[in-house]
Amino acid sequence: MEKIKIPKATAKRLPLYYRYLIILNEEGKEKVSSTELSEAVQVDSASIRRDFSYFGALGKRGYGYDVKSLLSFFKKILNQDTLTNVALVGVGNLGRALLNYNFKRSNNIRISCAFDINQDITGRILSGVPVYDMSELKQQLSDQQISIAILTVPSEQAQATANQMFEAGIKGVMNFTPIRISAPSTVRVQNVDLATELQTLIYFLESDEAAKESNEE
Amino acid sequence: MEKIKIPKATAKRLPLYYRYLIILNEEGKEKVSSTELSEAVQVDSASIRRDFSYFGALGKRGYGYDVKSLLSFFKKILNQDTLTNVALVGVGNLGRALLNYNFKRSNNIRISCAFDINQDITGRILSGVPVYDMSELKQQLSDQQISIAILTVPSEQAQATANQMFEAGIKGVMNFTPIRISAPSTVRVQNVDLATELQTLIYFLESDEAAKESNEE
DNA sequence: TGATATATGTGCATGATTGAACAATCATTT
DNA sequence: AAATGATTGTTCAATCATGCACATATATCA
Repeated sequence: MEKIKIPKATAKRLPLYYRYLIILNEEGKEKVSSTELSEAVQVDSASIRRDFSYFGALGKRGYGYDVKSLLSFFKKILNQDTLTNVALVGVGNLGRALLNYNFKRSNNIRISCAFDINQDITGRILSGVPVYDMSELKQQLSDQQISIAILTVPSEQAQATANQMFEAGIKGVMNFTPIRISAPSTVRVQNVDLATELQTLIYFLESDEAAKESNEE
Repeated sequence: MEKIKIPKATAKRLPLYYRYLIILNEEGKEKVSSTELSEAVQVDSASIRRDFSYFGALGKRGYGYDVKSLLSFFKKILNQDTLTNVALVGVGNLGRALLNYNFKRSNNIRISCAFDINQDITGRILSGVPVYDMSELKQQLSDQQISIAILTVPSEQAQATANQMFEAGIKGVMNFTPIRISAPSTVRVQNVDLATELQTLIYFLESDEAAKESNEE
């Protein structure tokens, strides 16, 4: 349906725009300018206009963008009109936290099943989500037509578990383990590496500090 | 001390390299080539070599890189020789999970104090970390000389809480709320937006799918 | 010792991303 | 109806990041 080629950087910002549009709409705002949006999402206003323009002329010159129509447009683009079910693989500390995380409110995403090998929790329902044994992965994913999974197992089991997931037909993985898992080319992996991000932050702070000191000299 | 200008993209990869070097070292490997590393961290080997070269000639032609010396070099660069204490602000589901997350093992980072407004948990010790009331923020951060914090409060309180943190002298924030908080220019904010990342993954999958279908026509 | 294989460090060309600037266009006011 | 003001959509130049390709240097083996 969509034949438009969207730059990667733009695609990453779309959900961000979408969320702010929801907020604006709830506040009852009818129009919004790229400058206003720019302040809220902290993206240059020209970039916002260009991002939008990939989808056509969505705004009106001298006026701005109509919140409601922009919202409903992005709702379609981002497949927010239908609920997306995802699976959670690995119900440890982080997994449990994600079970309680409300992806649904502004994103229409729902964790509809979870998997683990711990007999103490399999067969139970945690935070409203049934937890199955890993042996049921293939069957459940197929039954529920789920192709996206969140991976939150210990690093040592990351690759082996991922392989099972690919076997079971998973096409997209949000990988919370620090391991860069290798995957078939048909599968997309998004890495969320908490320790690395924190360490990068620290590194930048140190170099900020160093730069400041050398300026003072 | 460091006068080297490192590209942002490189800086983001450093912790990744560092972690794999630790693993290699534990496995007892003595040397490693950029090609080998490339497979593990999934970064082009030429990029790895260039990343390393910003710090000088760390390798030997025809041989590769000495794991131990590379490791100790990066340990210094990344300030891994001293423990970095950080604070956690907001002890909800995600906050609790992070309290249990082991940043220390491969990153020498430790959450040494947490803050919340919930009287049921303030004054207690959770997962080995003392939880203080928000009113003690300034005092504790100053006493413990902490300048980095993880923000995991509900979105509605994100900006107000962040302001308190800046007031208390925080210089780096890892922001888990979906709100783009505004901060003084002296403060660095790293956003980790879980819902957005998941949604971006879904978006890419959809467009992959669309591309495949149009190829089949 | 000489030949061969290996792997670094880097020049270069290409592609992606960004922000400034501005003409084009629309809304609003007089 | 004309003038004014606002804001888009887009061109352009500059910056950043990537991966190829290869000269250069080192190790290894005959």
